[in-house]
Amino acid sequence: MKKNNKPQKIRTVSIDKILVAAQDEFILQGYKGATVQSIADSAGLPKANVLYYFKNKENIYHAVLEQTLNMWDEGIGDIFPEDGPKLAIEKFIRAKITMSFKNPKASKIYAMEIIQGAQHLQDYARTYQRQWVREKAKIFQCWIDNGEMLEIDPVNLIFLIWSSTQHYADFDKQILTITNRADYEDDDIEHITNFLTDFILRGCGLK
Amino acid sequence: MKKNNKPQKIRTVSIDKILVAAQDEFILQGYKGATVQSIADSAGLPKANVLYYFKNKENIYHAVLEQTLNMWDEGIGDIFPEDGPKLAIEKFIRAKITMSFKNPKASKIYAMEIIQGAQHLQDYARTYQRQWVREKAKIFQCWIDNGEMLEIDPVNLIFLIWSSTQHYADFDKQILTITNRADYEDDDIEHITNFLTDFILRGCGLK
DNA sequence: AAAAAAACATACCATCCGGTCAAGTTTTTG
DNA sequence: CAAAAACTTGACCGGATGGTATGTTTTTTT
Repeated sequence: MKKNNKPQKIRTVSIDKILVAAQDEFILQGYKGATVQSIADSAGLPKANVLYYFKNKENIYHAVLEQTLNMWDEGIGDIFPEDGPKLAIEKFIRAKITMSFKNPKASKIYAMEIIQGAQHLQDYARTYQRQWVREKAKIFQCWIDNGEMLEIDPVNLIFLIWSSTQHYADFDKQILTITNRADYEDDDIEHITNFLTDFILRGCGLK
Repeated sequence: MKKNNKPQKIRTVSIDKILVAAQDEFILQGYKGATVQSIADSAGLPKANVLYYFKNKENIYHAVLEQTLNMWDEGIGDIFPEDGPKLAIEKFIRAKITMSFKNPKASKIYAMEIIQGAQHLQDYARTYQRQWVREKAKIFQCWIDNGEMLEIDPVNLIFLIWSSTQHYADFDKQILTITNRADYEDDDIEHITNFLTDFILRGCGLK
């Protein structure tokens, strides 16, 4: 009946099921708390089968982290000098928020890693992120020197944008409880996006 | 030799040692990952002795959480109508930053709890925090209605202040790595405080 | 100083969990 | 269609871990 399976299809499908299940388990229970058995159950596979695709638990976790970092890279957006400060910051905020709401789980895994000491991500931060921040800070500095925006510390500005946007993904439980909602609606997201862009642009003296 | 021990002193000292050790372990390893043995080692006591003071691991965790919440309450600062928006927001930001740098561990425990689903803190958020936010939002709204500050969503403003200040405690590893430092210095803290207060006041149209 | 209470410590147990194995079944390849 | 490769699965093992039981030492009380 199912003849036309593409080669490797079982493999990719199973691996995907495992990674989805693993992400949930790792967020809810932490690395140690997530058991291979619970991941297997959640993926609908026997434990031994999970360990057939990933040699051990740590490999599963690494795969989840890798997925997470790809998401981060994709969603980090970019800052182009030719956009000028206003448009660039607006784009940057929008990219970050979009990612936060589209993949809150990746954001959470990432956050937990950093909070717990960034043992698996230290290299990533040391090389890739550090360079990215320096590069973008330089662009901000140019705009400041040209009088296109107020004199604001670019590095802390980046941190503020990161934190204020990610917050809605990482702390969703708290925010939804306080605002008495079951889930974010499209309207909410629109409202939050407008709030943050307006507020931050004004903070930069661009409004 | 040590005769003048106050009554109960051993108890309080031991419990304190255990809680300090437990906080570290829970942050670094998560709830499941932290073992009673490792907490005991870190506290310099035999395992059975730890379980003499706390019946089981969950009790240790609850005690750590309680400590954390007290910290949160203390550091949450307050917002007084008579201060007017500018001074009130300034005080609020300063209180949060002070807490973040004075007790980053509490901030981290708290953050991990929320990210993992806030199972132990849901009640706290549902009653205490929700009310606090509503109350303070009302004060902001008064100022807005009186034309003392721009029309800004007060609830999201509170979230932004929370996130941008806590970020320096929770994500310290990432920030220190990116900024190429070993630790926060007093100067850094001063600089960050000034950056955030200036930026946020400007965002509120108060500068 | 004797009795009572608190603190300390060793040994142990039941359970759980990561990981292996070996024996199967299904799919792909030639 | 046969051989090989890929996949599936239940059973099992050793080590770690939460927690207890029990006895000893120290401190406090009377």
